[in-house]
Amino acid sequence: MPDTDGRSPRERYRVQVRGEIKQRAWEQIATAGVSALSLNAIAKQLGMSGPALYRYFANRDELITALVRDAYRSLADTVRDTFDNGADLGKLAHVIRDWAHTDPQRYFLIYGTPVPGYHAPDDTTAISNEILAVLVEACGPLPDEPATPFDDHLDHHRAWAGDLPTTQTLHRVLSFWARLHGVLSLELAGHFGGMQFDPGLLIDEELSELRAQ
Amino acid sequence: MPDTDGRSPRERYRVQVRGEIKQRAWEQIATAGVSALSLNAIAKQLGMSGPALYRYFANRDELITALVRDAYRSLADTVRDTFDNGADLGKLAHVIRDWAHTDPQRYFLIYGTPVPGYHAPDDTTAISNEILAVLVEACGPLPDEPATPFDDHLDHHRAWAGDLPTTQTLHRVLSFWARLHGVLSLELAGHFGGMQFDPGLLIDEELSELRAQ
DNA sequence: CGCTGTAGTTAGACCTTATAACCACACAGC
DNA sequence: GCTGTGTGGTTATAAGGTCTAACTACAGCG
Repeated sequence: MPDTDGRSPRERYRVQVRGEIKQRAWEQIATAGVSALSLNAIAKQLGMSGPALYRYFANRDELITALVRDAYRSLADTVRDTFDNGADLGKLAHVIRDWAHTDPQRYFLIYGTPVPGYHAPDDTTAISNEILAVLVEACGPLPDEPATPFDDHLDHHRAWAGDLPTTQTLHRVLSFWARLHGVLSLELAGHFGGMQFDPGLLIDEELSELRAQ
Repeated sequence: MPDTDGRSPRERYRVQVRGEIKQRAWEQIATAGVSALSLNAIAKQLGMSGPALYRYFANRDELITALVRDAYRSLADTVRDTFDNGADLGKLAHVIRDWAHTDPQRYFLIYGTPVPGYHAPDDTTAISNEILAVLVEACGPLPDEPATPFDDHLDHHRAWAGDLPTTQTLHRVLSFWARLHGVLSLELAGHFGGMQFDPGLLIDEELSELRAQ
């Protein structure tokens, strides 16, 4: 996955090993969650002894940050590609849901419980904005005038969004994001356990009410 | 908070110390998250040496489970009391939001990233159902006929809900829960960081669209 | 071909959870 | 009121975690 065409052989090897480390890390996270991620165990799985791994990642946090970055990148690429193939918001929601289902802990690494005091590096928030930008595009054009009380409020607090999307568009993107995340995270966390309905259909309905607004 | 009127003095002392342990645990969780919770540190804060704490909680998981139970209990009582004082769904949403804001990590202990393989004990899921039951009451009466595609689906998968609430009511509770959790968890996790709007107003609008449905 | 820096090693400090073995005293029952 | 038991506390210890330090050996560059 990472570009393995580094200039020097050393560089290439380095990228290769970093990739293998992240691979094992993902396996651990998928089966036991990020809190159970053990650098020691990863090193031994790769046939090297504990501290050798610190040549590749300065510490546990740096490894996790790299994983967060890759997760964001993967989701952003998935969303971008899907939209470029002509998908609308409804299709995007299901692609995001499928992406989350392939590795729920990867989804929660991005959208789950935050670590107090941890500040995400700028490049990951930039990728997050990429995703939002695609959603804005996918919303298509909406009228320019605020139409609801929250539209009015948002119209006065939209410096973060630039001038291009209309306030109604921003509102719709926020609702889309929140409703999808609401159902999806409850579903993945098992809070619908025992209830036999299909969360995918609930998402459809939540979003259809969005579009019919 | 816990009933300190145990029969024997030993019993009372035990409840007292367990309470102090949980108190310190909450402080640690609030400032550093549940993954940083250290039984050793708690014991030393209470002036006793490490393993003494295992007289009160068999292991780390049991302490965390007790905290989860208390969190559920606190939220359920809050919701119940608020509703009994005449609140509607909109008011309930803001009370839940306020409850979450007083200790975001307590909210995430319930609704945040799940630990793979961890199965919540029955009594906590029972408390969770208490909360849903209040929400069903707060929804008030709704027509008996399914009105949307998801209503139809839900109508065939509602064995978990018993006979009393109508399918439309269940649908509305699920939407309320998902929309509130969607905005609230994104807000608490800092995903609206940089955006200057008031998430409380977004919740209002999400729920007003719900009621106008 | 030789120098340099990188990747690996082991040793160890310091933390964690958790168990085992032991001590002392508070309480319950007589 | 005395005594036996169990509870709450201790220290020691195992096993495992992160991470640093010191050292070795070799790959690749000039």
